[in-house]
Amino acid sequence: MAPGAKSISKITPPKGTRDMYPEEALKRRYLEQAWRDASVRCGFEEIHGPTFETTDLYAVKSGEGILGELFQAYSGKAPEELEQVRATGRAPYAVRPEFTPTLARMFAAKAGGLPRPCKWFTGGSYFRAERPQRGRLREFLQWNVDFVGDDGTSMGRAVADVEILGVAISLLRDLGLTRADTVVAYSDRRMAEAVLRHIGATDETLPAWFAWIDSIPKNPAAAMVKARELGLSDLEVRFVIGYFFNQKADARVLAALDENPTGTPAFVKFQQSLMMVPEVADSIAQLRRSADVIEQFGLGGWGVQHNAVVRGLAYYTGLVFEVLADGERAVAGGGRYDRLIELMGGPPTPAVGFAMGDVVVSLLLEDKGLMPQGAELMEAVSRRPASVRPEVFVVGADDESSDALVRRLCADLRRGVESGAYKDAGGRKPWSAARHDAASGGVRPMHARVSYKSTRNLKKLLADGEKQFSRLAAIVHGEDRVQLKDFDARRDLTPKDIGLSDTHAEFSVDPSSVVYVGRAAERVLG
RNA sequence: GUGGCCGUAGCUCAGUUGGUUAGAGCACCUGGUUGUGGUCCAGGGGGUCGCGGGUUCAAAUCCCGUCGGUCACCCCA
Repeated sequence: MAPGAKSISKITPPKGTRDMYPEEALKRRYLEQAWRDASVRCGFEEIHGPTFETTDLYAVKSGEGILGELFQAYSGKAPEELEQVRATGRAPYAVRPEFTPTLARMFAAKAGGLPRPCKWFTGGSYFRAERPQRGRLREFLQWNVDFVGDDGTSMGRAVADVEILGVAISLLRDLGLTRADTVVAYSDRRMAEAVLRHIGATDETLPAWFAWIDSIPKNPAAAMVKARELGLSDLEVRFVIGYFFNQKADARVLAALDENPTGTPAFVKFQQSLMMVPEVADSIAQLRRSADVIEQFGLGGWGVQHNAVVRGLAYYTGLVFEVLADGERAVAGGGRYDRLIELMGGPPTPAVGFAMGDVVVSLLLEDKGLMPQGAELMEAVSRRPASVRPEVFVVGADDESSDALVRRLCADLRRGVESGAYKDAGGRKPWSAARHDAASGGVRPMHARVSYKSTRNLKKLLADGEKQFSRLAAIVHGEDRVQLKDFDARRDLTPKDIGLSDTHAEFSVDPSSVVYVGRAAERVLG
């Protein structure tokens, strides 16, 4: 050892980092594979950006808040860099604290040549120079999923929103989490904004009010004090709390008030007056539409509207949601950010997305006994990954009445069918190979896509599927009238061809049917 | 940046009115036994009690400082 050199055994890892020995590395792979599989099956494509960016990229959007928690860097190759650090306190580069600015930059750079929508996901390490605590470290993994460039119609937005919610829910389900473990709480920023404006919030005070609402559940008593500082009157506090925290789960928040405001005549009147506000009525209609689409995707019961979810960030413009679990920080969070890409210098592009860190979800899995160990862990990470090539492209044959059916089938294909054997066993070992075992009625989850084109022209829809290199197409005419087409072989398949049934002429969208499209596709694709 | 709790063997931890060579379980090593594999028996290695200073005849134990960890606040991308 060189004189004066420090023994490496004395050098501790930097605060908030983790060493991953083989067991931890495998657990990391388990989670990363779950992320990738869920995204891929839902038709998202993997991208990657650099792990450090110019500091300016983060300064544009984030402002003061984030800059204080950036790990900054300079190359050491140019003396003026050091000069800059000394003069401005800001290095030319920063290690990424989040992905969204990179996403916006990447999208803007090639916006003209990119298809719409772009459904992208990415996973990797992120860094924030904050004080570590439960569920929060300085280096962590994060999964980002974004739906960029929906068509901007009410229905297009709702579908994009629900696809994003749907990936998050797929992942929870894949990991074996249930509605008893987590809830996907969603709301609409525009509704919240309209309500607060109705009470008297302005452009200047709005962000502070959102931050205030965001802080209430953590410490209701302190929030009451803070309300005074914000200059809110007693009545305003009651209205806000009554409106945003009217769900059962918020008993603790309501308890911080001397009486529950929701039943009072003043509050009822306030609620009625809200319905007269066009923005409120609009956003409620949009939420209702989303709820319908959630049902079409078969996700009913997972999503719960929860007005108090507003998220602290300034840039959200519509749907906002969080995956919540008892006793933990938010497992994931996200929302719609229709102005952000434009703000970062790109073309005006609506977008919605979310992020999930590995720290909280890992704690949750460990607590619930849902993290495999030993041989099971090894087997779990050795399983076949989701097919990157789209397996089934689902299109509607006729008018829009089939749209709901198309979405339902697509969602069902992505979900797969759990086997009888798995369910009989109690279903708490989601990594088990028997989960979708065909021998006892299971169907494996598949990579299924739909077209986002507005055309009803079947020829164009099928061309879209072929352009995306889908292996099969499912053409939905009705519940029990589905055609299956093999793009590679350029021919139609029948239940008889693939040995599913001699008596049926067409396939079915019903997962319990012997001629279920998923069963057929699995037969063809293996 | 602020505050609470913690820091004794590789791991999980005992060990306070301060008092002789600092302990247990697990793990590890050696030998034996069981007609070679998660059995049993015997033995063994291993600790600057986070680090530095102070009080004391005497400090793992009390005081101050410091470093590290953890939890909460702040903040949430």
